[in-house]
Amino acid sequence: MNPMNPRPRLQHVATLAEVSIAAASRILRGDTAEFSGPTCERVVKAAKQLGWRRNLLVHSLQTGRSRTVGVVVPPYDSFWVNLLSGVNSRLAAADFLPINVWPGDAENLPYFEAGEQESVQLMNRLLERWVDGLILWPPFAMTYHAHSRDLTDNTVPVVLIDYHAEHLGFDTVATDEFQGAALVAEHLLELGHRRFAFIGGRETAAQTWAQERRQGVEKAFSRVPGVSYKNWKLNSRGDDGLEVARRILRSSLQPTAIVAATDHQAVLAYQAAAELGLRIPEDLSVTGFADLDFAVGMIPPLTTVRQRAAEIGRQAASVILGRLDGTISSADPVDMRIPADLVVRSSTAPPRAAAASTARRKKTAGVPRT
Amino acid sequence: MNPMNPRPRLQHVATLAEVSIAAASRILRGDTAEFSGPTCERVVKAAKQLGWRRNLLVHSLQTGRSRTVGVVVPPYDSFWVNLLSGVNSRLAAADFLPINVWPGDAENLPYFEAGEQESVQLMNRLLERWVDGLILWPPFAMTYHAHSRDLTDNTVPVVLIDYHAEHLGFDTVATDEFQGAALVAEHLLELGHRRFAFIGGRETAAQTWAQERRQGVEKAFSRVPGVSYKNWKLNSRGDDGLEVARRILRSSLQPTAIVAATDHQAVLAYQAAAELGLRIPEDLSVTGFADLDFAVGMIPPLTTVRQRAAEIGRQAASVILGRLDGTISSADPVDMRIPADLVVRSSTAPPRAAAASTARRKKTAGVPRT
DNA sequence: CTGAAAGCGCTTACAG
DNA sequence: CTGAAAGCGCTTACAG
Repeated sequence: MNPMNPRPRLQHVATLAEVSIAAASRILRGDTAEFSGPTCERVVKAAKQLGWRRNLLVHSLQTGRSRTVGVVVPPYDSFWVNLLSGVNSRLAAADFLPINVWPGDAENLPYFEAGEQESVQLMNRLLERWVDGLILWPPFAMTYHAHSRDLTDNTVPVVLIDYHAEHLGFDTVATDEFQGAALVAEHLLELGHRRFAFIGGRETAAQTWAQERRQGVEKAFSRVPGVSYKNWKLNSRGDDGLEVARRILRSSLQPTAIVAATDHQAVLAYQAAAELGLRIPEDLSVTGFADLDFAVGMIPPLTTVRQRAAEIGRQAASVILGRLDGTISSADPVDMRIPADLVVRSSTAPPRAAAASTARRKKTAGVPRT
Repeated sequence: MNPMNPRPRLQHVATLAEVSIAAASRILRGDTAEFSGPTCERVVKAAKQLGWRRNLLVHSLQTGRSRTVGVVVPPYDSFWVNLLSGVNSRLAAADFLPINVWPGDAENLPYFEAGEQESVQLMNRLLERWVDGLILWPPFAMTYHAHSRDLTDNTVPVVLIDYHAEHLGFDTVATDEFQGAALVAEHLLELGHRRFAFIGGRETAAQTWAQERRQGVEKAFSRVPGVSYKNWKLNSRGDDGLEVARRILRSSLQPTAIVAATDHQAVLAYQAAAELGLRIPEDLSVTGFADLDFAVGMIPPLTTVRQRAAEIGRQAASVILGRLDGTISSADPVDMRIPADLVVRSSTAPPRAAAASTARRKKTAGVPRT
């Protein structure tokens, strides 16, 4: 491999086509009307021959826009990956490019508590590149928020994903967690379940989604008489999920259904159930939340709530773009909620006791009353 | 939210501090020695007060380097995500930033056959930003390669991930597939297995890893007498994996172990086994390849080969950096192979018949011959 | 100790 | 129809 060849300059093109730089510039940008046909041809041909392409850095310097958006969002699981996909495709359609980075080292994903130093450095690096907007993962935004005026000085539009906090004053796009949680709750109630365990996240300050899912479930349950319900949380490191799942199954509540705050925790419920010899869904129903890539491959395939990840990403990008071109100009932060969809697979079924009674009821209902 | 505030200019800082732009520039870059203490203080204070920060776009224009690397790699699963993590952290350490984009729409990950149009557009967008290097996913590189001289003109260093093809002339970093494959093969042989099925990918032109893993396994098997082995491939769309897994288990070969080319296919083997009432590992051993995030959560946890994803990413970034600073200057393309590690979990055990005989053998060996 | 001047690569009013 | 000139935001030899 030779030493790198230099990229061709407009100067070279102009010289080769025997015109001024200015002429070459205008012709290559499409202002061909003012020039003679042969001149245009010569320039276009020269550019092609040299492999010249426009230099967007120059354009950025001239317009003050880099056409670039900083996306500080770790691709933690398939929800986030699909979300990033949505961000990217919407940005690309507007001829913007994402710069996707995240704090934390390579071996240590997820990295919930970003070091302050590292966060500040990351953000500086982005801002030095004159990103035109910022899409942020809440824990990162919160860490950084305390350490710099950059986010509050309003030089750059900021959108937070999956987080609701009015006090920060940022635009927000998130799943409608309440609605999604109601979906699973009602599905299980309809199947006849009445004794539930909710296995939640840690509900840290940045995890408003965990609270909201729990509250959504609780609200649905509270409407139905005779429901027993208990909420279990993980420890502060979030690493005792399997132990918690075991405790749930051994508890005096004897839940017939476990509602997991995420698919990740549903996996733990499956494991604990397997250890105790409980079959899913015959002995225990389990639901997830997110519909991560592995959910459909679980045995049995997991009933869960699908978040519209790509749509959330697209909307987040749209909000940035809207702030940039003035389409969105409200003084109040945007608070966008995207609905979620129930995906019924094979991890839910009527509870043992109810199965018989449901069948009985159905039979009765099916018998003509005459 | 107010209309966006403009970013402060060096001009503003200089005016506020009552010095020339040139002086402000030098002081803020650290050339403080030449200036009086009070002058420096005034400038630094003014910059801080206005929230000024350097404009890297200018730096790029002046040096011809954007300190940016185009990373055209979809975060398809956790292997790729970890790889991207490695790329990012290595780039960040050198004060570079990744621009990670991929062809295909948001709803359609993975996107194996990128449309030509889209690929060319993506690459143009990157090159217009003057990326200093390119890390490419093989299918994308191959699609694009046919349509543009940009990759062969050698204006920008290119590294391919997980792909081996001398004819393209690009630097390559990949898992040592042969070595990794040998690891699982030998593990299963040691357990006493002799009848194997390999469920592979589609082995398209871009999937050299699928071929290499199969060859690695075959080589290990061929050394041991009495081994039966058969290779199954998926259809061209790669969507009949479950059906293939069923066929394997019903086949006359009656394999005691299934070697999957990736963890994804191991999941299908689990499903097929569950359908047929075969227990893992009692009735059937299964191995994966990659150690994706869900492997440890499978029931039972999957024995697999862990690819050093982050390390591959780091090395890929290092090769780009090396080409840029001249540390790497060989005319021949770099071909780096990163070893993989066997992770023994619970999906592998001695085959039923062999279990007894292995035990017997061991006992015999343990009895002193005297 | 500090400023005026040229320049990175290109675009765009402004002259001719 | 086409070119010379100023300018985007900053840096860096070069003068003083």
